[in-house]
Amino acid sequence: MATTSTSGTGCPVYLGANVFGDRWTLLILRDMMLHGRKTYGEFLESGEGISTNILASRLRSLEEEGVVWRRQDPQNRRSFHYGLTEKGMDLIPLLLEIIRWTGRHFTMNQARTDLVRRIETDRDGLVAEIRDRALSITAG
Amino acid sequence: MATTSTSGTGCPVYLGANVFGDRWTLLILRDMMLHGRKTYGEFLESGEGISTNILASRLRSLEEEGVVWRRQDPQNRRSFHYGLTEKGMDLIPLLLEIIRWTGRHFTMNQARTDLVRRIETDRDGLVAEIRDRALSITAG
DNA sequence: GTTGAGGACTTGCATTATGCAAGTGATTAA
DNA sequence: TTAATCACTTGCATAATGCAAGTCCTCAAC
Repeated sequence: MATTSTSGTGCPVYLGANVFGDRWTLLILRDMMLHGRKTYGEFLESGEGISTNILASRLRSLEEEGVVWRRQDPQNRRSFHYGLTEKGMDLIPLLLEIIRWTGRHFTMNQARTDLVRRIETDRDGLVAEIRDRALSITAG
Repeated sequence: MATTSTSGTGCPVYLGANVFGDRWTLLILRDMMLHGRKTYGEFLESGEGISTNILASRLRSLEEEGVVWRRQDPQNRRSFHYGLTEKGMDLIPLLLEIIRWTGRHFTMNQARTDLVRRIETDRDGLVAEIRDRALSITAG
């Protein structure tokens, strides 16, 4: 599945689809961006029930693509932290665009509706906020 | 407009991923949005080589989701035209966001680079332009 | 320092999705 | 009336996914 940048037609959509055109990958990125999750165990807990082997393979390919980094926790050496690289943080607008679209075409609860409104009225501010939170995880 | 969520947690990203979180689906949408393709045969010709059964199943589910419509060509009754619904056209910004991201993180040719610049400097104008072209297909 | 629990993964195997080649059925142009 | 188009199905081999269980550290408690 994971193809190199030389294969295909060189089409941007094709290249992008090879990186994040996968339901589980998008959900992992969502958990990093919006829910502050950072460890393998935390990603497993996300409501949708990703299985362990898939989670491992997706994290590995995201790391290989340079979208996320992985570091051993110095405080607890059996734990590893995952986080967004600059390339990964540059996907925040894309994720917000997904949420905006879904918000316009599906019904959802108040909290979600509020988030969609925020995306439509203050997209850049929200991107900056999410980015800052991600950076604080990098630093911690 | 508003569809109800049957599966998952109701998370917007999850819902969205179920509609377009698939490499072939994204490429079909790209062909509609950027290359003016509208028939089964034209989608098959796209460089990446989608197979016939997958193309059929993706077009069917996009139609079921209300993202694309399908009509028999009155001039040639064995041909069918596919096009973007309003819900589908509302995915144009998302597709452009994919292209923008890829443009920033992969190397690509001049034409693609120009498109990325256009996305960054005149996103709304470009969205309107693509939308108008899609509408003209609807009318034709 | 041994025991047990965490944490992050592998591995094996059944099920499902994909990819390829070939076939079908309804038009339509020759 | 025949041959070519067009939009698909169908059958089957291969690859990806999902589930349960197991492995290999590391850490905390006794």
